[in-house]
Amino acid sequence: MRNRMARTATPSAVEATERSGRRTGLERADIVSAALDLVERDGPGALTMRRLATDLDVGTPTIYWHVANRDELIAEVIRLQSSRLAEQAITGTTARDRVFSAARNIWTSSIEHRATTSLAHQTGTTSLLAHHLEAALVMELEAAGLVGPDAADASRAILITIGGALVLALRDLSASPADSRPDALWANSDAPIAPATRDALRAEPDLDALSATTLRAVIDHFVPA
Amino acid sequence: MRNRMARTATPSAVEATERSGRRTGLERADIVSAALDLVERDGPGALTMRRLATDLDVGTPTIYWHVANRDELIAEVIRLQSSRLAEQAITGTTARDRVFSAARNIWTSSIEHRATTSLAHQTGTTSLLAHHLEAALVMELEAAGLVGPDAADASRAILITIGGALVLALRDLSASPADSRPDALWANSDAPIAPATRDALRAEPDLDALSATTLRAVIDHFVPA
DNA sequence: ACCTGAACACCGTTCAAGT
DNA sequence: ACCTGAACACCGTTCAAGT
Repeated sequence: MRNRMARTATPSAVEATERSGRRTGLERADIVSAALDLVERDGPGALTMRRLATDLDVGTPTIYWHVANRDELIAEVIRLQSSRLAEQAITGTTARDRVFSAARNIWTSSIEHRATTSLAHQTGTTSLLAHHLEAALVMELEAAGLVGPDAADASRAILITIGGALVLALRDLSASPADSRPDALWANSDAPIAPATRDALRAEPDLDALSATTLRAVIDHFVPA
Repeated sequence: MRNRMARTATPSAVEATERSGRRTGLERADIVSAALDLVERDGPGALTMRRLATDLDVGTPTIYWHVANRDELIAEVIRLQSSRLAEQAITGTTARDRVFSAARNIWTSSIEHRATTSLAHQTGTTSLLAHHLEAALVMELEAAGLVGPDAADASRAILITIGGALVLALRDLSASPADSRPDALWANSDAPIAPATRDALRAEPDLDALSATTLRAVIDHFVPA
């Protein structure tokens, strides 16, 4: 109800609503955007077909008329979020700085929309989510003089670095038992490690900074100055 | 049945079996190792409480007497696998080579046991799985002259690189719709990218090689020669 | 102390039936 | 063409009841 009213009434939707109240005027795009809202609001675990149907004021099987199954829906959700991330400014004057800037855009937008990023991560669609920003990255790599396999390798190495940092940044420590968390692991480890190192390993890492310096190192290696 | 017979009969287990056939002699360790077998055999998705109970010839609720819940069970499974991975030879003479060797041990064992790695990955327990091998890595970093935050940062940067490559290596492309796969994404992209680069991006990456060279770059940056 | 059947509250998905 | 109630085959988890 709420949603049916809120949606911009296309002519066909109005006509349908007038006709009998049977047609909801629901379209594929409505489902996908409601799903994205749901994920951003309540996390990736909230995206169930039943909850989504409730949000849309519709019976659960209705969704299956517009979308083949949950996997396809998720792909559409990630695709939508990917397109929203498409345009981001790239700064810097040197080739390496501009590549770094393009890479950082992927990192920051992934962190900003962590719920959607986690969803992509869980479903193995990270490359879909990052695709537009990755294309921008590849363009900077070509501008830096890399083509073909060299450009592909560099972009993948950069993606690997970002993705790896995201794995650490997005994991939910509260989900795992207390004695399985890194803190406890290093506290109880009997490995011959210097106390200072052990303390550093127990502390929460500054992943934003660490991801940036690792990124610099990788870019310096793959991109000619 | 099969499992009850195969298990080494501890005195108490024999006693219990003789008593009535009611006691199964099931122990926590049996459950955990059966769970690991199940994952390695049929993949992470196969680890359900019901399937596990069937494998053990036991009612489903029995598992909850030995283990608090599924999350705790998974943590134990990962912990067991982690301990099996504990001892691995490190080769090389220079500090950097030995660090690289320790890092490579994490990569190769993760790939070899990809089902368990995926499970850890899905549940955010990667650091638990890698812990022993990570400790070995840290020891090599200290031998290379790094202590405290420097050692922690280096080990985390290395873990990030490995983890990121694993994300790409372990994702199941067959799960996502055809037009969401990287191949199709780059084929249909309207970004101004050189044909040679586009082709390279469409091709399946050699992640084993790429992970190794990225690892070298990161190690060279963090570990003094 | 250890184990179970039955039940609860969820899933994704299908399908005959409605308009 | 579009939508639904009811059902199927799964989940994780709980709990009273058994030995």
